[in-house]
Order: sequence, then structure tokens, then C-alpha cells
Amino acid sequence: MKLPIYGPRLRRVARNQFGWRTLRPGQFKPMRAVLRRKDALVVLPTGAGKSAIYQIPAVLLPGPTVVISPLLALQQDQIAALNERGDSRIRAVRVSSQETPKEQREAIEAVRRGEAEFLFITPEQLSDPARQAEVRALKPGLVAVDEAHCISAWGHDFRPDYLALGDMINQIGRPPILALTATASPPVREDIIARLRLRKPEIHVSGLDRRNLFLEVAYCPDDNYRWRKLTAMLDEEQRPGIIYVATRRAAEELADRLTSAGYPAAYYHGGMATGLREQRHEEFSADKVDIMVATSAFGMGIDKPNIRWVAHVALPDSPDSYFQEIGRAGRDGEQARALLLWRSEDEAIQRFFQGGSPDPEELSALAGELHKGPASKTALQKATGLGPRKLGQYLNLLEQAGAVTAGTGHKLTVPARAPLPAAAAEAACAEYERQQAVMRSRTDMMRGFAQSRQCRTETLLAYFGEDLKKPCGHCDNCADGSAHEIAAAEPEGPFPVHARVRHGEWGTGMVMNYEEDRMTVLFDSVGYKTLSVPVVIQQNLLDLE
DNA sequence: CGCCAGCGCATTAGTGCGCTGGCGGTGCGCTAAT
Repeated sequence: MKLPIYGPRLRRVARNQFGWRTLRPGQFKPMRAVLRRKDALVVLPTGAGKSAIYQIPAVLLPGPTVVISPLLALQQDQIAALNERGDSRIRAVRVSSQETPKEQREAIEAVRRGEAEFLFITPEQLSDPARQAEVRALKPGLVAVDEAHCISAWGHDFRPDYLALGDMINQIGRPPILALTATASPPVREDIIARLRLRKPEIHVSGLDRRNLFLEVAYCPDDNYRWRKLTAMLDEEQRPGIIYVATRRAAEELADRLTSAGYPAAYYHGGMATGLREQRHEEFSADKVDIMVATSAFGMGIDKPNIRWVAHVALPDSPDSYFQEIGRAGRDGEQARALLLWRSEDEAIQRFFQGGSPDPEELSALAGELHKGPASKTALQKATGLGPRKLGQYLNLLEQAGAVTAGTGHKLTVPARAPLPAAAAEAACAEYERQQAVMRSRTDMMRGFAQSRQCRTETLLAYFGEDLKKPCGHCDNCADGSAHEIAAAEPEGPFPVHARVRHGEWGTGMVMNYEEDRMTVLFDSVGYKTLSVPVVIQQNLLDLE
């Protein structure tokens, strides 16, 4: 037995304070890392049990635990679950815009007096230096970052405070950090590690092969065909289930069409009034709505065990998103189905979402404005005429180019040895190109997955850097035999899977997968690329590093 | 990047073609008007 001393203590807390009789595989090792005060990144797909990884060690560690998570509704659920146990040692409080200033003070005070163990907070709240000082004074013993993939998915332009989380955690005393997520491919993991400034983190990945989930993909030449495939599935399957679409309008229209056709469906997207969103969420939880047509807004915080299928009437932007979304099916361990119905037209919307290029002139002007002295975001908006969204994006890019840094208060300043505005703009554009290349390559991989004749699970796990070794037996390609044909016909590749290689133009990377006569390599700077094995051999395109 | 609505235009009869421009996801926290 390795390090058995932690086992009994963890189990005792699990049983006595939380009422959990057993720890699941995938929970124990990360908990041990937390107890040894090491940074850790945990990738664990099934929803149940991820929060236990920080909650149980938190009881054993001195100091309160700060929990950073992206959705107020999600925090609400977790806080309710902790407080309903009625054990003062695991009480949780929250600081957010939902609390009045008085309530916020009381929350901090409760933690200070030791009457609450968990302090839930959003990155936006923690970006306030005064707030950071208050939290620092609490001497937190652990920071848990829930849904950590948001750092990578959102930070670059959507919720900019996510990008600065690493600095904020330094400002509150830099306790050990535990990052948790249900999905993260190697580029996303690297993003999380870099952004949170994790120090030699233990990385624990488990449970990626969901054996009760049947994976299925159908290419749909037109929308009519797609409709027929969808309704055929609805006729066969039990409910509830979720249908993911790309746009708000598509959610409303498809829900209407399904309802008219005798499949009563509701819709859900980010443009609805908060009250209505909550209502829909509850109706789905209570099985009053059993077909939900939704955009990606319907997701985090859905911890419903009996979802029997997840259908995509769209091509997700990446295997990361796809995996996260299908992961909501079959949490009870019973059979469930993941059906992807895609059209090549679906890719257009993803390319749009990836956004337009930054303007070097605007970047340069912004960099120049910063040289005039420390300035707040509001002042910069006025001076440059940039919108808040664009300004945030530009500042993030300039930060990576070393041309701007957070100063005192809410002011932004130019660090010592910063490049001149023109050079800063150029470096920022290069950084943007790099991010775009990786994002595009992830969309390419999503299409590659959809078109693959190889075992679906094998393809997905290869994308996540895991090797399944043999076909899964629970996907369409395994069922119709094509996966076995390909597995049998597969020649030995010129480099082993996971070997580090170098390409003349794309630099260094890692061999991820072989399929028929193609190979996939994840390059550090341009993301995933698919190469022809015969061409690689003939033209000596790759060298072992 | 692709879609769709709206428009102009050509027309010999009610429609059909082609162009253009707008639109498209994720949520925090704040403020102002009720």
C-alpha cells in the first residue's frame, strides 16, 4: 500500500461529515495531493464526486477553503448541499453581487471566526484589491477552482477576470491550488496550468471512457435528413434528454417544431429572462420537461442522473465541448446514448464564433495610450474609443506581449522593459494568431472525429492524450465492424504514440493518434495537425526530438 | 463562413433571380428607471 496514512482519515471524514460510505476511483489520489499541499489538476468527467475532492481534504487542512466557480447558480447548489448537512465544520458562505454589502461583510466575518469553512467567490469579486486583502487576512489553506476549463474557454475575451486568476490567488497568500474540470485536452490543460500559475501540479485524469455511453455520429446532407434522424431517435429512446443546437433562434425553432410534431419540447438559452431560465431548469430537473433544446448555456450545474441521451444538432466547436456535453448523459450508470447529427455547414458558425482578427493600428494606439501613465479601463475606453469587450481582449493580448500589467488599484501600467507600441502590437497579433491556430485545429479535430471510421472512444481519448489500446465496443464504428477493420489494418507508425517530434515549419509536438494512413500530431504552437503517414516517411517531415 | 430577409429589377403575369447587409455563444457586476 502506498501512503495508507491518508486513506483512513479521508474515509472517516467522508463518512462522518459528509455521509459518503465509499470514495470512488479517481477521487482518492487527487485528495492525497491536496493533503500534501501540492497543486493539482483533476480531469474527471462524471459530475458526481468532483466537489468531494476539495471538500473532504478541506476539513483536514488548517485554514478555510476558497472556492472559485463560474456560475452563481452552481455555487448556490453547492452551498445548499454543504449547509443542509447541518455540520458547522463544513458550513459555506458566499460573496457575490447577490449578497448585500452587509451580507458580504458577515460572510467574511463568519469565515474569520471559524464559523464557516468554505468561502465561495467569483473571479470578478476577487479582482478587487480590497477584497483580496480581506480574503488574504483569512489565511486560506486551499483554493479550489471549479470548472477550470472556463479559464481557457472564456478568458481570452469573454470573462477577462478569468485570465488574472493566477495573480489574484497570489494576492490572497498563494495557498495550494486544486483545479477541477470534466474535460481538458492537453492544450486546455496547459492553458489552465499557465494561467493559474500552478507549480509542478499533479495531473490526475480518469474516467474518460464512459462505458455506459453509446457514441454515434451521422453525417446529414440536409436539414430534412437531420430531422428524420432526430425524430427516429426520439421514437426509440426513453427520456429525458438534451438536444444541443448552435444558436438561440435554432433552440426556439426546433423546440416549436418538435412540439408541433408530437414531441413536447422546451428551449433554453442565455438570452432568456433569468426567472424563466431558472423555471426551465427546475422543470427539467423535476422531469416535467423531458426534451430540452438548448445552446451551450444549458450545461454546467446540470447534475441529473437519469439523462438517457444527448443529441447534437450542430457540430460542437471542439472535442472538449462535445465531451463535456455528452458527459451529462447516463450519470446513473445505466445505458445512455450520445448522437451527433452534423452538416458541413455547421462549421461556418464555429468559424464566426472564433472571431475576427485584431487591428494592429488599434493595438498600437492602445499600447501608446498606456505609455502616458497608469490608467483605468474606463479611462482607456474613453481615450481609445474601443468597446469594453474589444478593450479587454486587446489588453489580454498586450499583457501576453509584456506590454501591460496590473498596477496599483484598478490602474493598468506599462512594466519595465516593455516593448514599444508598434512592437507590442505585432507581438500581440502573433499571440492572437497562435491562439486562433490552436482553436481552429480543435474544430478541425471535431470534424475529424465526426468523419472517423475508427473507434469513437479511441479517437476521443487519443485527442485527450490517452491510449485506449483496443476498440471500445460501445460506439457506432465498433458496432458495424469498421473500427475493427481499421484496428487490424493499421500499420505500425513511424513514431510511437506520445513520442515527441519536430516538424520543419510547425516546430515541436506530440504524436497523438494513427488512423488508416494518417497521423495526428499536437504541435505546441499551431495545435492539432493531421499528416499523411506515407508523405511523412517519404519526405522525412518529422524527426524524433 | 453561411443563412435569410428584403429589395430592386425584369417583366407582359404573378413570380423568379441575384445582390446586399445583418446576424450568429457562453455570464459576471453595475446602473438607472420603475
